[in-house]
Amino acid sequence: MSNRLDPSLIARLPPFSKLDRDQITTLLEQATSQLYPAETTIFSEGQEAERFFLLLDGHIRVVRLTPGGEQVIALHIPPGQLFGIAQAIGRKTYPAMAVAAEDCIALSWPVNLWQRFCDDFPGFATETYRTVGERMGELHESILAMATKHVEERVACALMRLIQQGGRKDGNAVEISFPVTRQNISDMTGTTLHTVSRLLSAWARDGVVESRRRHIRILDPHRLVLLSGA
DNA sequence: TCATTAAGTATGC
DNA sequence: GCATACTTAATGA
Repeated sequence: MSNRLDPSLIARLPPFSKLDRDQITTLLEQATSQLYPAETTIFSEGQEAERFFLLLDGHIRVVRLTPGGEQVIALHIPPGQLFGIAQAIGRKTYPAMAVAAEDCIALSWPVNLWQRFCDDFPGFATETYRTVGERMGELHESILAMATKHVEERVACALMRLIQQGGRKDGNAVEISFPVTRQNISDMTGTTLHTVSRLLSAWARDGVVESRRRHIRILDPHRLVLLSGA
């Protein structure tokens, strides 16, 4: 695959921002670029971690399955971030499933390059550990919310997490820049799509949100914060 | 305060 | 026109 990728694609991204032109070129030469259509599973939980990924465009859902076969959405990965980085947490298998929430473009490298990236590229290791730390914080937040908050507050929190990582500002309003269904939100919050639907309808009547199919816009972010019980 | 059931409308390939 | 997304009401834990 002699794919010619533009260095400017990744030069500004945190894991690579401290690298010079040559280093970035080397890095891109070893990468595979691929399109993952919406709803594609990129890798599954427990699968041998053969590659690690950098998301260039789109959003990824990180999903875990319960023993009962129900899915729980742990978090979302925004463009510009690494994912599938089992090595960073000392694992040889992926800890969760990664699904393309919309059409996604990602670079990937074989795992045997991971250590070399850490050794050779200044800032790569520290930046990846920073994002790992951030994701842990996010997980802790939702665990706490699950344990202590009522459904309405949890759904409001979930919306806030969505706009935090996939929000596109539009004046006072913020809209979630990738497709989200009520089922998705219920999978984030441990409730049913019916409850999510009722809440969104009620909030729409109050002018807090506005939603089309697979598309949500928050008209009044401040009131959402209040609803989240924060 | 919620899940569940059930029965409906809307939307988009 | 069929599957998928979404809405709403009723019932009961």
